[in-house]
Amino acid sequence: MAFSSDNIQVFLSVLDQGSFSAAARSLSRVPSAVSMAIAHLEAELDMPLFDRSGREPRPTAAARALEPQARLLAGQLQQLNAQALSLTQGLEERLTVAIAPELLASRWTEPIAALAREYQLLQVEVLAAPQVDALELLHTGRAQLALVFERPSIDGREGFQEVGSETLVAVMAPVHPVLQAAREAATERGQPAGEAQLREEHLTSTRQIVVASRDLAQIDRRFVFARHHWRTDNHLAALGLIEAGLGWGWQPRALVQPRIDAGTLVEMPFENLSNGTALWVDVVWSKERPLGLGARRFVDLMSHDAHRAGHPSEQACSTSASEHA
Amino acid sequence: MAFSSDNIQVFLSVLDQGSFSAAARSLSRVPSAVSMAIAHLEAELDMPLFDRSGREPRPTAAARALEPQARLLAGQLQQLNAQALSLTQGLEERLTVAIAPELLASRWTEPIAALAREYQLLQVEVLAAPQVDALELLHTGRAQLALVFERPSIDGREGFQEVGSETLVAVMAPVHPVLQAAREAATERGQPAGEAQLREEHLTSTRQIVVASRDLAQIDRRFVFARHHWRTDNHLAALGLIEAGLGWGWQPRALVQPRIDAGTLVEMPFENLSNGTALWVDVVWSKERPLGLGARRFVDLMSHDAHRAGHPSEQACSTSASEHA
DNA sequence: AGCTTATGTCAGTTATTCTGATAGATTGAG
DNA sequence: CTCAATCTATCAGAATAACTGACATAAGCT
Repeated sequence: MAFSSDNIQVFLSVLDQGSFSAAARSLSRVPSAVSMAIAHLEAELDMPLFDRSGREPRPTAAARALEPQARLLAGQLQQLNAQALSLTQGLEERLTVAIAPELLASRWTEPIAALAREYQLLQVEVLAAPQVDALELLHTGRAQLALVFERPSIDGREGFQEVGSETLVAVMAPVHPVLQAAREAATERGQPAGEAQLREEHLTSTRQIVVASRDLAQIDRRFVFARHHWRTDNHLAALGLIEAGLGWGWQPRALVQPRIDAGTLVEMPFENLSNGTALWVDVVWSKERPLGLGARRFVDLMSHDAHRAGHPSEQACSTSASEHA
Repeated sequence: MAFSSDNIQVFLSVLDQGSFSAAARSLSRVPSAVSMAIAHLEAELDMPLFDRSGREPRPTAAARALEPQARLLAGQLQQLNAQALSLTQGLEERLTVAIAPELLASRWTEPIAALAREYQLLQVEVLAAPQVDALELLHTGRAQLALVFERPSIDGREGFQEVGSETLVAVMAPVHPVLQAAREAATERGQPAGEAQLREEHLTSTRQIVVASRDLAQIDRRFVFARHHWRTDNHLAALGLIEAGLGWGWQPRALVQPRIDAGTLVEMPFENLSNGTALWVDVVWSKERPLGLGARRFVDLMSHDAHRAGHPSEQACSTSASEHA
């Protein structure tokens, strides 16, 4: 065959550099080597590729026609070698990331997309699991990484990297009785209904919808305010229950903002509580299992993405003190 | 770089043949050459590609992972060389085919698609032009090929290849007065309106819509029956005029059949004329210009397609005797 | 005109790949 | 179990291909 990976490299270099000599310089060769390589190629193709009448060779129509395919080929060769390199450097076959359902709306798809671009051989699996379940998946080895909220206590088996924060807001349906009552009270006081306010006791006395593990013993007490709560492991189900006026719940602002704007949900207006609870979001891994190349890169990407987006430095954080550095 | 076109060939051959020796045979090499090539590749990648514990080498997971990309690369290399070869064999940069508007509905897209697959560098231009204009485009060199109906006289400057036939039928709108009158006449005779029939004189006395060149001097007398005719160079315009009940016209059955089925057009029912006029369809080129590789292949494809579809051997051909061999 | 920078050629060298012979290992048949 | 067949790995030498460096020559620029 006329074209080979070697002479394609030379061919493209000449096209890029505009002259045989420049190509030779860029390839760390002597000009005659390039000249001979091209001459050989032309002889084998039985077709001139460059017009040498001028001082610098000008590509023939044929050369221009072949250029795109040659470029494609060079690119794919490079990619093949990059793939091989990533394999030697310990790329895992599959990367499983467990994501807390509240965080499914946050920015994790772009890093995944970047990862897929970088490591085309890597299979990615994304599992949505309530926080404790996600961490359990980590420790059983079913998942290599978990994207979860900050944890109240430090578990020695876990390594983690902070990758941003998410604000949880308390939401309920506009038709919820508690809200209606507050509105009426406001109206009686001569205030507009929009300025109705709730007190903290409303949170504890009203049914709460909690996204939690199926394991009934497992629940994050930090987020359970109400004496009565219903559970679900499914985020959409939780939203459904809340929108149906069956209770209130903590939900990430990114997820519910569209519904607040649409009027199917309202952010609960408190007298004395700050407006939402900002929690750090971490990528967590098990220290007992070494991370693969892809996992490490994903942590990097998430972390850089977070820094580029800018950390929220001082946000209301009324629920729990953060142990983060 | 570790992978090159050479060792990819060897790598894939081993995967295909299942052993180094078999690969060596298929590559007309000695087994040790293959062994060394693979060993060298593995050394450079710092990663085993085959498990030699058994009698025959078994590809490792890494090798399997890299196989698809390597295959892709080999395919594209082959394609690049095929493209180069087609260029040396005289592939034109652009192939322009002029098609008579009546033939736009016939089978020419499949050959074009096959051509594009075969010669990826070839640009294709399709011009729709009334028959005489199409032939004119041929002689001026603006088009290399024309897809037209058989011509009444042989032009020494033209070479051609018969590629099938197309049946022209006379159609008019169901609301056309001539048709209405015929129906009434039939009803008076006690026949159902559906059996209304027309005589040849109706063709000559009713306005005809003719698809013809913009050059008013140019018209194919074979298809002009009526004393009064309107002209258009545009097929859709012709159909519009006919459907509006402004006249009748010759139209290819393939094009109007859907509209006949939908009831927006009717095939004119004649007493003494056979049902439609079958005309040969030719691909025509100018003998004064040599055909490029793509043009020759297109003629081949059209011709083979026609033969596969089966020639209509004995069809009504009332308008003109065919000079075709 | 003169300088700089091209390309092309050629002989000699270098590097890589291929060959052919040989040895060791595995499999399957008798 | 033994033998024959077939496989892979290794090695030294041969063959091939590519590269180098010097030189001739041509084109553009000041």
